[in-house]
Amino acid sequence: MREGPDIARIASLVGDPARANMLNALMGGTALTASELALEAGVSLPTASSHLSKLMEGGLLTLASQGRHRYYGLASAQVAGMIEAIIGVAEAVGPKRVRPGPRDAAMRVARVCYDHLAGEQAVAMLDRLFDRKLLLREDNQIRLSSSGASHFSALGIDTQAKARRPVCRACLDWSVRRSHLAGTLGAAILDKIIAEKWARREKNSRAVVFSPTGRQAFERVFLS
Amino acid sequence: MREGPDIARIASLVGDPARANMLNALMGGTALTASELALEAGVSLPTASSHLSKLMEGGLLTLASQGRHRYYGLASAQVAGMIEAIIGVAEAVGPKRVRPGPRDAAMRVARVCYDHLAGEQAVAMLDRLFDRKLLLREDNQIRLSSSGASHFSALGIDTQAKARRPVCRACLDWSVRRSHLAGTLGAAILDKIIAEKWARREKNSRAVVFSPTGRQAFERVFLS
DNA sequence: ACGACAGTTCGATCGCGGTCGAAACATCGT
DNA sequence: ACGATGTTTCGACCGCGATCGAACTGTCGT
Repeated sequence: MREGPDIARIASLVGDPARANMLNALMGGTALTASELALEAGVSLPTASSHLSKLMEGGLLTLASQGRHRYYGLASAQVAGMIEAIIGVAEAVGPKRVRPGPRDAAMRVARVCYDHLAGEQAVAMLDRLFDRKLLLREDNQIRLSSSGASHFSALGIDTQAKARRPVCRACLDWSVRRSHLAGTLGAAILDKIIAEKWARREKNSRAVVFSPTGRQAFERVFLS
Repeated sequence: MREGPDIARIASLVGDPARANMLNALMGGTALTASELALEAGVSLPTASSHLSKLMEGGLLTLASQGRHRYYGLASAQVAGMIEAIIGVAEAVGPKRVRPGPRDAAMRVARVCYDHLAGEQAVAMLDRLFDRKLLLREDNQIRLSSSGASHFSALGIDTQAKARRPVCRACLDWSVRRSHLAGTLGAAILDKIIAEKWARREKNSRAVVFSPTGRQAFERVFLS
């Protein structure tokens, strides 16, 4: 009975249905208020508040106070990655996959993962960015090439941002089981997709649905 | 309150201290009996048995009955990956990192991850295998090159095995945050390291410690 | 066939943690 | 300054599930 890092503590935080629903909702990447999360989890406000403080204490969440609103968000991409890993196991193990409903199908095509795009579209995009040498593999890292830097600035995407987060990161896709693009660049691309109205976020879901013309535009810019 | 895959169910299975200890012990890759796991978790036999059936029902474990012994093991590398992801978060979040004890240091250098080698040594090895073009990156997959195939057969490692598992897989290292080699090849290499007595498994730990001569041999064969 | 060992099932106990209503607290609009 | 809205704290309730001892089932030795 060795004592490693307190894995049971972390897992039990995710192990409560109410908290799991909250975390799942936050996987959308947008920070939410306590009331929104209470609704999402299907519990009363006091209950939600209690759960949220536990998640905070556990280090899974960050808090941004804005006036009388308190926005909760996932603490890190690492936490998001852990949750995707758990989702992956639940998917694989669950006997629920009788028929993948339309919503699940949409999720497989394109969805939000924390703050960037995931799903088949995202995986295809990363492949093409490598093919076009806009991104380069190094070790298991991803680096922006000089041509990539100019290419993205031409699209109005700033790649100079000097946040702590890396510009490019690989993130494993639970549906496709291959990597897609995370990091500030991945986040910026998702921002552009939404800003240009090429796609919209499905209500109450992580799914991202492209409009017909939006898909064409996206494919022209990122999949050509 | 959407209903995705039952993530809370999976997480709560890992969320109990006794079960977490069991799973942690099984991360060593060797299947263990119910009594061994009871000892490992610090609970009585009936309690352990109850936990084990829950883990079985949850699909996290496999069972191999051999006479009056029943060997429990992790169900899949995916489950192992999920647990490593949780460990990663617990490590990052835990305020316990006062001083990394010697055991933790050993774990960082080399340890067992399910059935293959992880840690700094394993990450270095994968880098060198790429440099020597014995393995090739494709997409985010890893492929064995023809020279690699002959190289490994010369070492007495069969790379033709046609199991369902891929020969090569990348597995993310929680200590180094880079990938190491999993898959049947990764497992075979670990087998060889142990069989040649280059290193031994630390008692009651996932740590792998190389002997002086063993380390030289390992470096000559895999890190040269 | 018998006893020893490995493991599971049963039954009862008990405490931790999730739950909500009411009240307290904080911050905004006006 | 006041009421309205968003959020946390308090207190009490309640149930699920973790736990273990005892009994039961199954398998191996001899």
